[in-house]
Amino acid sequence: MLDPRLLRNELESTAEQLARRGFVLDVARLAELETRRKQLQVDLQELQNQRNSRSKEIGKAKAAGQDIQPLLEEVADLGDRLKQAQEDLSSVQQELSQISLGVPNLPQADVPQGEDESDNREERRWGDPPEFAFAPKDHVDLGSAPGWMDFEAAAKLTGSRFVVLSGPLARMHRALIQFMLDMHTTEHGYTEAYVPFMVNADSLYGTGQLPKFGADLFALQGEQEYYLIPTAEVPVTNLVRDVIVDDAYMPRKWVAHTPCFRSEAGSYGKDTRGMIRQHQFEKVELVQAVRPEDSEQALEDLTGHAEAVLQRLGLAYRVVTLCTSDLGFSSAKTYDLEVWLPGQGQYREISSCSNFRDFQARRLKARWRNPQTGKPELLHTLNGSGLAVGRTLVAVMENFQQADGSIRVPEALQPYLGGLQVLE
RNA sequence: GGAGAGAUGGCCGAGCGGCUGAAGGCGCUCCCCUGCUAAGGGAGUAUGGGUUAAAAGCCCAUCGAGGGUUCGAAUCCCUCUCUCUCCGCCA
Repeated sequence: MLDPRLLRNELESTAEQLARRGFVLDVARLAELETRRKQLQVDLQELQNQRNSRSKEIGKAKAAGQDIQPLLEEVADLGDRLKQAQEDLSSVQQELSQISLGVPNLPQADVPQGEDESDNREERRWGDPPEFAFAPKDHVDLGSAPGWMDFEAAAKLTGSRFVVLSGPLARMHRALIQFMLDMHTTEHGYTEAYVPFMVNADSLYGTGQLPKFGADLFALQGEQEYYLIPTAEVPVTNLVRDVIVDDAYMPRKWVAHTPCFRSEAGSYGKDTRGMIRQHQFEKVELVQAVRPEDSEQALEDLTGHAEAVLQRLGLAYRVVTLCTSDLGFSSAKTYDLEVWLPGQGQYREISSCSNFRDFQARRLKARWRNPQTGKPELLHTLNGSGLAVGRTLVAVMENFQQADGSIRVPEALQPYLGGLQVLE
């Protein structure tokens, strides 16, 4: 959510910034609602003030043993007027909040203007895509041949866009998770968190998945309105919801491994083959809550932490800054890490690192106490995948494949596989 | 799943229809006193919002959440959520 003051006092310039990402703000409607809100709120508060002071008079008169009947008559219609004023105000407020919940974050000034992903700006590349003396296979062929990757079985158990891994591949998948968690906790200063994989609607509003993107979520049937998490960002970032963090505890840095569940309605037909786009996948997620003045640097650091995983594994990748139209709803700036996939002959997203500035924090009421002022202020939140485990597995398979279909184990990963050097 | 108890400010804890945004204590901050430490005295110490160019001031809201009764609700009624205790069941 944007600062309501922006929508009150700097409506025009806010609309211009939103237009950069292709969002049309209904300026006239907002201005009108805002004017009404102001008047209704003043009126209501005036009535409440009257009620309070009158009630106190009645209390005093009664205590003094006076006849309160005349006083009661004076306030007879106050209740009705109050009720009416409350209804008027709350209907305007409801409409205002509905609008503002649907307004995306302002893109940071250094985010490139663009129409689609082709306008994303490449920042840097690391590593060279491997050269093969044979035609490299994709992960589906590599995994299916020895029977380690079974999409048919998953389709039987559940449906399309799921996978069953077995044997050494399942083990490597698990090893990747351990490897990433260890790196981030011991080398990058994150605190490991284990969190619920189901969350309530409040949490999804807090991080911005609701109300706009409910179609992408799996909602549970049952008495409780629970949802499967689409990313660990939701439970972990919500740790600071309704919290005022003491300065001594800033910044907060968490890493969490969770499964992620996405219904991805509307994206059918895209990446139907293989493990790239699944309804269920594992992710090791980095989340930070930082002082506002630190968030831009924190995004660079966090992105570097995700990059470090790829570097340690020896996977070639590039970093792109998402252009204005590719930016996620809540994000002010996002770097995507794209890993080289020989099976596809292109770079594919494996991590997305975003600075949300105070956008999520405002919804979350996530604050810190600024020692300069002694007052609570909204903090800034960030997150990034460090990394998407399924896609990392795919990348390792395709980049480390050998002519006979076996897969070398990256050196950094070998300790996590009991010293195993090749999957065969 | 069954039975009961509870939810108040940073914490503990009163209040059970009217000058209570909330006694008292602890903690914290500042000041005074005291030749160390300790003790003592005083003041302050929630959050959001409105009004304002801003501040001060004034006003409104908030005692788990939402609704209701009332001129007036932390206090009464209803619904929900969460916590604790006992029993059952279990990983």
